Amino acid sequence: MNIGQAATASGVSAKMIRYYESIGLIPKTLRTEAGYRVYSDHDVHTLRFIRRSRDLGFSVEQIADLVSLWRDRERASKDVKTIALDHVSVLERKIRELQEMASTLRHLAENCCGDSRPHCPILEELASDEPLPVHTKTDAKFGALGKA
Amino acid sequence: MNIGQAATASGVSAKMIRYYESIGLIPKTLRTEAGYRVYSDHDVHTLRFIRRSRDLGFSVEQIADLVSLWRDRERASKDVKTIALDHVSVLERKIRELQEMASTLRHLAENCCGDSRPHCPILEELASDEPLPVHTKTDAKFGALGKA
DNA sequence: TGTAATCCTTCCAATCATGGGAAGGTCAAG
DNA sequence: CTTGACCTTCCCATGATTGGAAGGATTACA
Repeated sequence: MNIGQAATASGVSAKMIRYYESIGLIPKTLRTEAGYRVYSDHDVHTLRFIRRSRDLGFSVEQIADLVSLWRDRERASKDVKTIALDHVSVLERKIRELQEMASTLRHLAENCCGDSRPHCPILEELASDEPLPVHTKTDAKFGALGKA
Repeated sequence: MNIGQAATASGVSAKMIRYYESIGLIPKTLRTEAGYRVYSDHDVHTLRFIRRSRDLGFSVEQIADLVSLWRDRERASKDVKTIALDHVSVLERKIRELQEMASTLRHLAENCCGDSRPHCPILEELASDEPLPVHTKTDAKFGALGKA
């Protein structure tokens, strides 16, 4: 199987397959005499594992760990779970940040009549010296992303 | 005011101030004879506007639009509101994507006992050929993160 | 006055995962 | 034997930001 077929079968683009090989996430494949990379069904299976991990937002570094745990039949499921739950925490933090932004912006936009007149509370708020009003329901004290 | 003081006063790093100047987001400043950039309070005000916009997740491109609307006393508030609400949509889409990932992962992790034995549903699922089970629709919903 | 510390300048590089494209070699079908 | 679809490597771009090196300017202090 050439790289294009492996790409189609796995859902990982040929570009990314070469990239993953270059950074050592997947081993170097066999080559034909002409230098074409050759892939087996097993390789495609690994690529699909990688793609599914990416779909869940894991970084390439974490995927390297997951792949090595996957290959290790002596692994402790605890190690996998730790990686997964650490990632969930990261996702949840990002979600909270984005929710805070969206919520603040929605409230600013609500107070802007959005017509042809120039008066605009959104701009006023951006130009203000006061801290941005945060409108999350629960926890509002995570400070925006700036570093004070 | 030198760039370092402007950075401290605005919350935008000196590096980023130079970058914003290089891409044209802010105009080129006056320089001392030695070539040092000189900033006024007004410049700092603009930089703070930019930082607050960044804190809300606006891209530099959008910020350029916001700054130019801010400067334009003839603007229509509609134009500002459109930018803001478009951005809210983008934020909401990202939030949903991340929620889906987190939700799926939490469910996978729940079924992993996380001990020293090798059996692990997380890896099994990543290695499976079936579509990843998404848990947003059934039980997790969008509000599941509210408490987390 | 000397000197050391702290600023400032520009330029280059790296991040992270991905795509685009050029230049050139290979393969299969007509 | 040509054409078109594939493959190869290499370089570049993204977005926002940080890091650092090399070198000049300013400031502080003895």
